[in-house]
Amino acid sequence: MRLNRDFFTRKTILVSRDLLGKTLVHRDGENTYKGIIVETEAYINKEDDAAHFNKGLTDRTKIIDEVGGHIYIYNIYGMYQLFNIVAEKKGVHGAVLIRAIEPVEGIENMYKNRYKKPYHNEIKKREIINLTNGPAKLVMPYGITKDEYYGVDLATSTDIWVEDGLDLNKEDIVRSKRINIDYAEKGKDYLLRFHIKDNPFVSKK
DNA sequence: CTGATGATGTTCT
DNA sequence: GAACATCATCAGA
Repeated sequence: MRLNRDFFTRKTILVSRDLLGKTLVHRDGENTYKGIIVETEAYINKEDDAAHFNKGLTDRTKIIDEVGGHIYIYNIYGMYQLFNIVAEKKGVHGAVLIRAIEPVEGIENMYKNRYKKPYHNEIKKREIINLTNGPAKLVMPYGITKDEYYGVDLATSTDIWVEDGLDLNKEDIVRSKRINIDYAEKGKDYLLRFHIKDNPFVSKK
């Protein structure tokens, strides 16, 4: 079942945790892409100096003011785009970074989108893992771009949404520090990263 | 397998 | 002009 507005308007940390095991679906014409979300990070509020919006919103981050469910995509390191989901009620700022996905459907097209070459019979296991095991990687096979999807609403869009996937037990969920935010003096030790235990598509141990 | 390094350009100061 | 929620590639073990 598709996740509705009520799912996304809860507290950012809960949205982040509960997105684990859910399925991100993208329909692009006749192609459908599905994958299980296996790793997320929460970016929360003024106290969290790792969050882009902790000193107020800018043109880049303005969508975070919207009601939970909207997509926040931004450019990083010149060449990559990262996919986030806005959480909380309108006017309350919080977002969840999707850090890794396990492909489920549309893998052949994902492969083409990511590597710019046709899917063939002797795919290395490493190439499949490498499709979606990082925050900048997963947007490429899904065919998601900032220009097309910044600000799109996952609760109402007809070509991108999140639906149920795996039912996880509490012990399947690992909570840890976020990745590559050492610049954040206060936030760097917050336990705001969640991932599925032992899943091969998680970006880092 | 591991760790180091360079690529690359938008955003913010 | 610096910083940056990263990745591909390469050298070494």
